[in-house]
Amino acid sequence: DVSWTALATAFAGAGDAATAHSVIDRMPETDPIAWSVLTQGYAAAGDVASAMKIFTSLPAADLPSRNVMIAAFARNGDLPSARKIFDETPLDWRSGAWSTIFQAYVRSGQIAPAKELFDSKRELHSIVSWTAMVAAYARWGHVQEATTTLEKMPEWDVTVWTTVVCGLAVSGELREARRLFDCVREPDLVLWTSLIVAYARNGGIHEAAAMFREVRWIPDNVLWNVMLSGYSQHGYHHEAIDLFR
RNA sequence: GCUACAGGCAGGGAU
Repeated sequence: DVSWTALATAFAGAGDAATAHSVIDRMPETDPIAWSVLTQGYAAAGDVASAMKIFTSLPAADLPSRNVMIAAFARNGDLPSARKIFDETPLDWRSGAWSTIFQAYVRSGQIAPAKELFDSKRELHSIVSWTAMVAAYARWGHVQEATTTLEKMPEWDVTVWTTVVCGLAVSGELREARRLFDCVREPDLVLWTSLIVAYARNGGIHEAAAMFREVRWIPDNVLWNVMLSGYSQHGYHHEAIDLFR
């Protein structure tokens, strides 16, 4: 019944999976969606074990609950369990779970399975999955793959460039970060800030400062924070204080 | 935007 399910959803959404569970136990008829919601409730509350218990008891798990379980395991770092659910979903449903598991591989730096998944589903590629693939390469220091993949992308937006610049900043590839930044005609503040971070983290505090000066009239929290912490982490305490003069 | 459309998922900057 819809209103019972709605009630259970409300409890689950409020993080109270136990109460949601008791609501469902009192429902006059069992509703597959209600159980699915409960799975999600436990997963959202971080109780992956309880979620999995209910999930496995479902006669036929639907796509949203599969997605939730995959996401929950992924957050847990339990990629094998996530992958198992993915592999058990019928082929024609997999597109829904595809991006979830793909992102999980990307986030945890498992390049090989990410690439395998990426290559296996060309028809599912969007700017989002392209971005994630490039970001993964950049982030883990595979500069060559990052740039060739970037070149293959059918379209670009500021987010791609920002992601890849950030990834390169983490892996210490300052030169390449700069080169790619220079390819962008109209960098926005987020991208601009990312390159400042790249410099600040990789021994280029003066370049970072120069870039900051050009935009210091913009009252942006992150921008200022980046410069401030960049200075203080390298012992430039006077410069940090002078920012506010 | 994606989805099997009550419920789910979804790429960008410091902590």
